[in-house]
Amino acid sequence: MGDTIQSVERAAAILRLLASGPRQLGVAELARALGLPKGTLHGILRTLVHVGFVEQDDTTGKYRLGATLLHLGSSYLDVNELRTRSINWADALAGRSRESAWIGTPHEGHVLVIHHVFRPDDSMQTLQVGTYLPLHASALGKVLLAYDPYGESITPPLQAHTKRTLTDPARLEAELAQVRARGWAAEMEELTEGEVAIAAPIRDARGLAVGAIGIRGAVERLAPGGDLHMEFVSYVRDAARAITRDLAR
Amino acid sequence: MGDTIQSVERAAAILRLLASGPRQLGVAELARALGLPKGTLHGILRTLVHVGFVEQDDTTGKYRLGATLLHLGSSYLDVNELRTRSINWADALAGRSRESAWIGTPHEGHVLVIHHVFRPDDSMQTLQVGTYLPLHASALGKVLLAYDPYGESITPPLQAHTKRTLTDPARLEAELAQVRARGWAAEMEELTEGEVAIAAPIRDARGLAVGAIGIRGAVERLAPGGDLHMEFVSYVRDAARAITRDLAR
DNA sequence: CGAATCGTTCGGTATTGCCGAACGCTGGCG
DNA sequence: CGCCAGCGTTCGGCAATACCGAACGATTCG
Repeated sequence: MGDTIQSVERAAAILRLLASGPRQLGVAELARALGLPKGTLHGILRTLVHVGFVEQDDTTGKYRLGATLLHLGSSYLDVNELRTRSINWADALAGRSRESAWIGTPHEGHVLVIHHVFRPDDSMQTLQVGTYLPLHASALGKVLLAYDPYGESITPPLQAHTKRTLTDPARLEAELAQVRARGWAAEMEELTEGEVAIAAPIRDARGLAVGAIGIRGAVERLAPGGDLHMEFVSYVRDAARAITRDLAR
Repeated sequence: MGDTIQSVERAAAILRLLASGPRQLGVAELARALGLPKGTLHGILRTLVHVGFVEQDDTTGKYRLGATLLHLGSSYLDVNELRTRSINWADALAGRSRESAWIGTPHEGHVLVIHHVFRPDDSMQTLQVGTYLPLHASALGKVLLAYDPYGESITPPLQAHTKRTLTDPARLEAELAQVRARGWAAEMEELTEGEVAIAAPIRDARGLAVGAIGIRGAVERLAPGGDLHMEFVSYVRDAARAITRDLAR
C-alpha cells in the first residue's frame, strides 16, 4: 500500500462529498468538512470544473456534480462483465416472475444496484441503477453478506427502515446461516412496508460470490398471508445458477 | 482561465480514456495514448484504484472503470435540477403518447440523455440514461442545436447513421431554421431505421434552452405513411412548455 | 448600513509528485 | 524448450509543483 497522489485523493473526496447529498456545497463548507485551506480546495475545484466533473452554480457560486460523471458512470455499466452477462437473464427473470428484477454487487458497505428491470406491464417506476441498498435489510444484501468470504462487513448499529428490519446482529447472523444452508435469501417488509424480495448468489469462475440477483414486489403477490410462494424462489435460483454457469465459461 | 492541477487533470484524462470503450487498458497503452511515462501513470492509477474510481483486473493487471463512478453518476441525477423538475412531466408525456419519453441536455458535442421513461406496456427496453445521442441525427439534438446561443457546435463531417441522416451541413442548417420557426423538431429514421422522434426545447428562467424533451417510437405509430401525427407534437410541446414554466418559478 | 461570510486571487516555499531506468514476470514465437 | 519483447511495478533523486495563508471584492443578512 504505497503512497497515493495527494491532490487526486482530495479531488475524489470532494466528489464523494458532493455526491453525498442533493445539496450544492460551497468552498468554505468543503474546507470545513475536509479540514483544508480554502485556497487549496479552490484550485482542485477549478480543475474539476475544467474537466467537467463538477459544475458551478452561476448565481450562488456553489459547486455540484457535473454531467461528465453521469456519462462515466454509464460507461462503467458497459465495462462491468457481471452486468453484461446478466442482462438477458434478468430480463427473463422479470418476464417469468412478472416482478421487477435486480442485480447487485457489494460496494463500500452497501449493495450497489448495477441492473434493474422494471416489472412488466407496470409503468411509473424509477430506475434504481447506481443506488445503494443496505446490506442487512435487503435480500440482495443478505445473500452477499452470507457468502462474503471476509464475513465481517456487518457493522452495528443496524439502521431500522421498518419495524420488521433486523437490527439485532445475532438475529441477522442466524438468518445468514439459514441463507447459507438453503442457498437463497428473503426479505419480508424489512426495507419498505408492503414489499418483499428474494435473492440468490451469483458466483464467478472461482466460486466467489461476486453479486446477487433477485426480484422485488408487493407482499400480496409474492407472499400472500406471509407465506412466500416457492415458485418465485425457483425462478430466482434458476436465474442465479444460469448466470453463474455463464460466468464460468 | 488560470492553471489547473496537473495530476487531477491527468486522472480525468485516464478516466475518459477508460470510458471511451468497453476494453480494459494497460499502463503501457495509456502511456502511449497520453504521451506520459509509465511510472507517472502508475502513480495516478494506484490512487484512482484506491479511491474506487478504477479497478484492476486480477489476472491481466489491466485497468477498467470502477463501481464508485456508477454511484457518483447516479448521484448527479439527484443533483440535476432540470431532471428533478422534469420527471413527472416525462412520465405524463409517456403516458399520454404511449411512447418512450426522453430528456436530454447538451454536453461535449452530444446530447446527454438525463432521463428516459419506457414506453408503457412494453418491456425489454434498455435504459439509455447517461448515453450520448448525436446532435445532428436526433430530435433532441436538433432542438438543442437550433436554440444554442453559441450556434457553432456543428462540426462536419456529420456521421451517417442511416441513409436518411442529414449529412450536408447546409441542409441541416435549413432544417434548424425550420425548427426555430415552428418551435419543435422531428427526426424521421435518421438515427435508426424504423424509428421516429419528436422534441421541443426546455428553457430556463432566462429563456436559454437548457435541455429538450421528446418522444421516440416506431414510424408506423408516430408517422404512418411518412406523415407525422400532429397530436404527438402537441403532447411534446405541452410537456416542454410545462417544464419551462416550472423552471421559471 | 455595517459586519460577517462568501468565492477568489496571489506569491513564496518546501513539499510533492514527476520522471526514467531497472526489476521480475508472463506469454508467445522461433 | 529457451529467448525476447512486452507487460505492470518499484525506486530514488531532483526540481518543478501544488499547497498554504493572508488579503481582496462581492454579496448577504441582521
